[in-house]
Amino acid sequence: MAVSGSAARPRLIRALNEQLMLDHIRTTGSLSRADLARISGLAKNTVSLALGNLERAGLVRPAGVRTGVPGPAAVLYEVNPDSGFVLGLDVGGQYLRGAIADSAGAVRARATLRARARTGHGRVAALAKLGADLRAEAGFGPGALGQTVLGSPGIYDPAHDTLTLAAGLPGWGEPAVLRELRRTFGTEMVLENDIDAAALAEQAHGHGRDVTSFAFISVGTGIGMGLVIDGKLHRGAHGAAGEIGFLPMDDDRVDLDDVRRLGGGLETVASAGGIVRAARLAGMHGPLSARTVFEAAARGDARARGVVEAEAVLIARAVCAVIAVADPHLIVLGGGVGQAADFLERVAARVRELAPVEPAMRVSALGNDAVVDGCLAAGADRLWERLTAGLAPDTTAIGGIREPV
Amino acid sequence: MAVSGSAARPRLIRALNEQLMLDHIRTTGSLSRADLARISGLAKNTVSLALGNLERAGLVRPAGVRTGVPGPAAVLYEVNPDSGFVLGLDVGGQYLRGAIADSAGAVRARATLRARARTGHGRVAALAKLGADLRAEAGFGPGALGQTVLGSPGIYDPAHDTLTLAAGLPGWGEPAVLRELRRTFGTEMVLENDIDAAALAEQAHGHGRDVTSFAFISVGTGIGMGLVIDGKLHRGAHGAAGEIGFLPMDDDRVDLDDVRRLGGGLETVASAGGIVRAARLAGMHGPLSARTVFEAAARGDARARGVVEAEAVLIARAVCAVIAVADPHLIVLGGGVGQAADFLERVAARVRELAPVEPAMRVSALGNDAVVDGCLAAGADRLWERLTAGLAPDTTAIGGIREPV
DNA sequence: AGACGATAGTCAACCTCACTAACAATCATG
DNA sequence: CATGATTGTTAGTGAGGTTGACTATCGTCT
Repeated sequence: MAVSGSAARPRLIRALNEQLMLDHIRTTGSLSRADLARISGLAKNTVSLALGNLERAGLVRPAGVRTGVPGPAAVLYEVNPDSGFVLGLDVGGQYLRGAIADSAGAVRARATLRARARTGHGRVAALAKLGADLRAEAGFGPGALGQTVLGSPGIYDPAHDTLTLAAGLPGWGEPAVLRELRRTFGTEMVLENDIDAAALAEQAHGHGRDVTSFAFISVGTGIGMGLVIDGKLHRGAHGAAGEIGFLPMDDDRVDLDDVRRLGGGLETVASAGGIVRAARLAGMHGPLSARTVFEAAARGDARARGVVEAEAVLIARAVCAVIAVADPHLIVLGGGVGQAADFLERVAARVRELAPVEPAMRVSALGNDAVVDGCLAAGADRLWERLTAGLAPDTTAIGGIREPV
Repeated sequence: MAVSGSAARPRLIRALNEQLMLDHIRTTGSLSRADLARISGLAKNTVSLALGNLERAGLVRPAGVRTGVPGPAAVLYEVNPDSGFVLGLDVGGQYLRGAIADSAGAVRARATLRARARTGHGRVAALAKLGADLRAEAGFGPGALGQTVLGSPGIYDPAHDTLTLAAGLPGWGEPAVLRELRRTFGTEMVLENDIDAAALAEQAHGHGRDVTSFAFISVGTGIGMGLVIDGKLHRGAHGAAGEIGFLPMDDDRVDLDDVRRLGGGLETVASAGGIVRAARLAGMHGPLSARTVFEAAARGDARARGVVEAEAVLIARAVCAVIAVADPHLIVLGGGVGQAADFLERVAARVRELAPVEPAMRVSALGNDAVVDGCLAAGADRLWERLTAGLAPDTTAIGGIREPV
């Protein structure tokens, strides 16, 4: 019912078709004019015209010829990788990671540092150095059009431009940090929740490739979720979608004082710290971590097995909550605990008892660079939006914005 | 990255602009050619052409002239209300409700019946009669293009074309019922979960009008939610999104045997039945209902107040779960319990203690016909899609479907 | 080796669509 | 009653895509 866009002019056709050519080339790698004509259904000369524009705009370039078939050699076109770059950064409590990719999607450099800084300012400085090193290594000068995406714990609220709940990174929520980041990486820098970024990586390279909706649930030091709906990451009205660490869960395995002190949310009872606490309550001693508890359970320690089983029940409840609210096609479990051996099966068994429907469940196959890769994926989309914005009178008008005259 | 659509032809421009004219007329009521030219920015003659097509297609019609200003009388155009109709039906345990609207959105007839039938077949027959009566009253013959939307409890899974979990309507989940419904109302009939339909009504006429995302949570005989994200109702992969009656909740206010017998979900403990059970456990006697318990609490009965307070805590937890997963802009409380006096405030107070962010919360202002009105709203969209489908080569191609050659 | 068929890319004529500009017709108002 | 504002139409122009013909090129078959 809502009036969706603004008037369509003949120009729009050209813009759409150029975008279409570009999309085809991006997904396929390299194509000739004739290929594009066949795929798109457009006339050959139309394709030639459009491709000429794209080449003149620096977005595509010739990439050799294809022979071996009858007829003249076909000139292949590919995305011009130098038209821009994407810098993905992951700021965690223990490590800083980063990678840089060109606009064709190829990763040109990658790095991991131990996080030494303990202040917001220090972290920004370390990230700035990491970013600069990566740019230099990848060969992008200071003039290149770039998009930076920073994966970080916490909730970024775009409406108020604030970062909150970044536990584990002291000083990281200061407004000064955001200002400093913008100064360092440009106004086009984007913040992404780290788990959300991992979900985007899962969508780009992992189990989320062939479904339109899925939930990536990470259980480790903290607990969080990235929710992809209709192929789009759902961030929520305040950026808090997926903060399932706050799922209300009163559980009897920690004593009530603890619950009151730490908050009754899922993260308190079910994160790595919660597992250790539960293990101690169950009578386990010595230096414990979530990993050692799981290892003890695997060795047959009865107390540890009880703790692991209880953990599975908690996560199963969280999964059920996600299903009951959003019903995604697929649940992907990630994080140190989520990726532990046999854990998925335990969770899935409980889910089957509780949930109204049974979604597919998988263990994430991504590793330490998931957040960085997700940032690259998100940044690539944004970069291409900016690169193609100049092409035409606002193709997004159809999506519902407006057309600048 | 995905190749979104198919090639754009000049035709598409016309299609988009005709759609734009139509949208403007639908939202505004009636407009002249000159008005449309001003609003849209298109040239006057372009508007004339497009409007001519729309009129020839029977979608708009002249609706008098406007005088009083200098110049010739402007011919106003309005949506042709006879171009189609929408039949909205609500099948509940106690009542059958229905209404019929023309394609301009005007409700032409409305009716409510007590549900007498106790079998699937009987209910279909009653609905068929209700629908036929409404059509006759509204003056739509058997040939008119129509869209029927049936709001029903339960989960409709479009992938398998099955209706499940329709508790309270014995026999309603039979495949034969679906077949019979299709035979009666045509293949274009659509099933919508009743709470989802109420959410759509809230979006069309209620508090959901000016937000892009909100959750309509209904607490009454049952518990359910309709989740609107990005302006679109989110049904989920299996149609189970919003089934928050299945939120895992072990609560100490009902004894464990009950929980085991009835299932531990939110619906068991927090629906009207759960309230009565809790009231009895608290020591209240006599013929009880959720309503009488709430009335007793309002009169100051301590036991009843305890029950109401516990209910508020349960619903607050559900709200927190919704926020933690989806973080909508707004939470709307509906249903007999949800709309009870002062209940929202109690819930909101608890939510503030638990949730990571605080969404706005409102009590639904809609009444008994919410489901029917939601079905009409949903049906109107579908009807217009079908009406305008003939106009042009598939305007939705841009949204990502395809273009039939 | 040479003929043949398939393919790549371009050119010219035509169709659709929107825009500009001019124009006739109409109505309120001073 | 003259003037100005406004509606709606007509003719000409430019952008964009399409069809069909045409040239040039390459592999393959005879």
